[in-house]
Amino acid sequence: MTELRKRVLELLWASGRPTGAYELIEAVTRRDSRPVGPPTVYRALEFLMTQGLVSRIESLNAYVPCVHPERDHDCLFFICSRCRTSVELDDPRIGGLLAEDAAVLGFVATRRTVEVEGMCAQCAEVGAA
Amino acid sequence: MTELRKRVLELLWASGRPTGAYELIEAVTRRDSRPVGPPTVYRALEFLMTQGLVSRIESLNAYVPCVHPERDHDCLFFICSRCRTSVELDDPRIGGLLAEDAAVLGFVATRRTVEVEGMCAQCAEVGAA
DNA sequence: GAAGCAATGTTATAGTGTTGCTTTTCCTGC
DNA sequence: GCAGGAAAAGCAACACTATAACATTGCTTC
Repeated sequence: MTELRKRVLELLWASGRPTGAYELIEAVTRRDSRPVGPPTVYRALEFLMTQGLVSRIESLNAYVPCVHPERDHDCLFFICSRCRTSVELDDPRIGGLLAEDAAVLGFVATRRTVEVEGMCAQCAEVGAA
Repeated sequence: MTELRKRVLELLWASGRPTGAYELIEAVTRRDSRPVGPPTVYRALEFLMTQGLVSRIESLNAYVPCVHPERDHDCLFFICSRCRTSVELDDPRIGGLLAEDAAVLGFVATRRTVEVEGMCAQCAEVGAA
């Protein structure tokens, strides 16, 4: 874990919501008071993802820190399209069903993406988007 | 359903695998022997998606025709990273679990993305990627 | 201190998607 | 037939996302 990687992870945690790569590039640039290029941040993100510290939300082209890095979690995300937050959930049953379906197809799974878009409880209370 | 939209859908079916928007732009351009811009194809895709005739595969930035347009299906995809094909499956149990989890969170879901990457049966037989 | 290696820096470019506005098409009612 | 209007498509420019290719740094090992 290098300085740069730590910084990217910290900024992700500080953001509190799924954050785009270019937003991170700006944030790192500001914080370090020197320009960082896209490959620098993308490489840090890639590393953090291989370590299970960060997940990519495909439907947003954005990145979030993982809540339970220790566990081999299922990366199940609920994404609020109003307040732009996301909640990570760990429901092993989903993985089980997907494994079952994969087995029927003879499919060898290596990665799962499960994302649900909608409105979180708070936003749903306040009113429609 | 206009000519253009029909053409895009036909090309998607003809492709036989998840197809990128710019690939479709080229294909339409070739077939019609005149240049078509990105917005044209993106709008057609958007229409086809609202009609349930096409789904977007987020992890590939690609589009596929839906197998069961009539049903309000769950858009569960198994994507082979070797031969680049994808299989659409309809497993209502997944949607059920996701609805259950959403309910616990008070989350109002509007859209689901469930994608599994790996190797299809044929490719797994042949050997590692 | 030179070789080797992992990480990062730098520049340029590829790939994906959208905005804003104009033009065309097609339908509808007169 | 033909004005009016709405939906669709054309078009140019641009914004956002990601990677390729190559140079540099800094540390380790011999």
